[in-house]
Amino acid sequence: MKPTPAGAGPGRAATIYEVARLAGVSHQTVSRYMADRSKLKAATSDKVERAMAELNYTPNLAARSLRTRATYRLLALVPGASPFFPSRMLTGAAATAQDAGYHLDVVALEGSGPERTERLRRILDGGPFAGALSFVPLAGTDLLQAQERIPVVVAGEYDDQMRGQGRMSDGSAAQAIVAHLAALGHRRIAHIAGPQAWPAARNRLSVYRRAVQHAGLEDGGVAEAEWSAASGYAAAQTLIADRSITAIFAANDQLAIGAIRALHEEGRRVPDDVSVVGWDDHPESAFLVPSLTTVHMDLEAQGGHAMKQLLAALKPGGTLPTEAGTAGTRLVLRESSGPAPRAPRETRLEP
Amino acid sequence: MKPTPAGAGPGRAATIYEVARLAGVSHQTVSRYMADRSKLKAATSDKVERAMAELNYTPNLAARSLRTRATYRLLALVPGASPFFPSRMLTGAAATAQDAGYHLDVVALEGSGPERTERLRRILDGGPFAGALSFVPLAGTDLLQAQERIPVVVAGEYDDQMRGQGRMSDGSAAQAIVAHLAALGHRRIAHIAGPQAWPAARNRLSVYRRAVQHAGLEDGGVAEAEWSAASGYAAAQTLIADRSITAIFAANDQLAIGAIRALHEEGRRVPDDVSVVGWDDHPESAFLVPSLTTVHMDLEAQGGHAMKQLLAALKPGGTLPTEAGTAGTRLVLRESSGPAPRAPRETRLEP
DNA sequence: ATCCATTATGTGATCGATAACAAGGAGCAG
DNA sequence: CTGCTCCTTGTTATCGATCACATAATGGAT
Repeated sequence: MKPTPAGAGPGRAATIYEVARLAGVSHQTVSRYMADRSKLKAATSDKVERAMAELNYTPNLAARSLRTRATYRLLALVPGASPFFPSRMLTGAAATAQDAGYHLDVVALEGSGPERTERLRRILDGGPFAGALSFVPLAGTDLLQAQERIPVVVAGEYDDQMRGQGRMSDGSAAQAIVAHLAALGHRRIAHIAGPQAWPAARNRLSVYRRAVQHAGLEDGGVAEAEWSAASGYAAAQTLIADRSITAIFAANDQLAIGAIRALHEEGRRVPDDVSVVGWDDHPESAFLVPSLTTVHMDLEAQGGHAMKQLLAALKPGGTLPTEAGTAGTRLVLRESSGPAPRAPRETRLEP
Repeated sequence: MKPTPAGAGPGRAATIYEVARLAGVSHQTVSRYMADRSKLKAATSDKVERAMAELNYTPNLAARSLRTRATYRLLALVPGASPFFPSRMLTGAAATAQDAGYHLDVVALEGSGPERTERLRRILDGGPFAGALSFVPLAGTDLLQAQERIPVVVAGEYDDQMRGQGRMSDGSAAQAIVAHLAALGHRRIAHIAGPQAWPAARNRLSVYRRAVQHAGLEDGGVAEAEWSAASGYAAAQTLIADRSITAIFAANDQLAIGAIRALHEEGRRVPDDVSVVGWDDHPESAFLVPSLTTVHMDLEAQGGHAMKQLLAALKPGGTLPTEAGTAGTRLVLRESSGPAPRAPRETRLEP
């Protein structure tokens, strides 16, 4: 209704001085109102509140940041190379950051070793960030270099430490997968692991190994791969040379897709000859032919959780939240897993 | 005098005053050096340059922004609901923004109508953004409200205006798809369109219509869907009730996956009975069974291009780049498309 | 050599917030 | 009623950059 609300210019945002004048107090009182309104008398607080509302005041972050040396910008490092980085994780993290009054700046970190370190250094120099959340595994030197400046949380690292503990962790789902395959009569299974630089990949591999042993199955081999379907395809080609393997556990859905393709080209049917299970439950996975048995993840929540860890680390008394962030994972049974073919060689149980 | 050696402290960044003192000039000269070094004498410029290098100076953006009222933050609006928003587009845009000295803040815009408008308003009020790049279609009111404050570019809108013009645009690839199907003997084809709020979806639909007519084919129907596989599945169920349709052109790969699933469940083979083509060429699409005929897109480049448009609009004389940003699209032929079954009804050419 | 139009550099004020310190008032014991 | 806290509010300085204006240096033309 009014282009110029009583004191504020047309486009120009109101300042604390204008709010102060309208409220009949000093600018510092307005500043205090924002910092901790409980320290003001109720009457004063009300006056300020009304004035702010009338002028539609919003603080100038540049000015505040200049004075306090605090910055409200966080850095999100996402993989540049991996095209299917789950953007939901990012949006979950961004939403959490925004709710806490921070801005999240996205940077794709790609390339390898030294050039990546250099890029990281340039970014960190470029502007002061309050902290960084990395969805990319950071090598030791990168991480140290970054951390000596600001708090850095690498998504998944924390869960990594909690590896396989209880139902909150990735681990229990991996265990459920192996148990599922064992129940279907599979005796010899293989694993296509993700890049071991990634915590999630290490976690899944380690739980796979333990679960196989625990269930008394034979480990038909582990092939390390990138996260891509192409890489899963190549890894599977190697693994399935061993015809006694009747099930493959892939560390994510893309790898599983690649594995199914490799099996298809060898003329082996899924799941009749070989079962394949994935991980992540991409929205398409239910519609593939065959549809994919996989582990459902709430990626958005995981992104939000990682951000909460970072926010906690930013506070002076910074302690990390104690619960792991992978709650909500669950095994989803679909067509790509089925009974082991014929009579599985039950006699070959001794090592 | 201060605990910081030689002007620059360990944590504390150097200021123009420190640079000025070291260079033996005034702070304003240092400021001018950054603004336009050509206006300084070569000797002065050198001194400043050396001092900056020695102190490892980086400007304090908060201070600059406070004085100039300019802000170096851009807003990226990404869909919150659509989990498979191509994050490469985002990283492409982010990289371009960073090269230009801007920071890109990611916000997921989800929900519908009024609540979304409210959220957008809150974000825009939250802090001054220099501009916004939206990967989400914005409704008229949202857009107007946003644009009265800052320049807004909606990715794809521009290409939308250039619809189907020349080989740079989405259009030619859609035309190539239809021509490809016609060459395989298909006479009656259908289209699963994306949400018509999205420029890319409108574009593909409109070119589909034109190309079908131009190739003298019959339009077997258009079903509008969301971008998801689930939605493609539902849409295809409707379309394939018409058994005379021998090919489906889906507006993206997820839709195509859903369509293939629907056909599979009806006992119809791909491509023997029905051909299916997608769009986007996700990295997995080559490994599906059957692998997907699709249109390859350089999403990263498209994201970068959209950002360039925004950056151009930010400059005072702001004009948009003249070329469309979809160069690099190309048809990729794979297993999901093949010859029309048996003798296509060649006699039914008249309407 | 002198003067003037440029060009190059320096000085002080300013952006909008918080920090540091000072000062006015209320409440209460003596 | 005095004097002393404690609580609330006001005044002035400051963060690090640019802007506006003043001044010094430069280069021709006279």
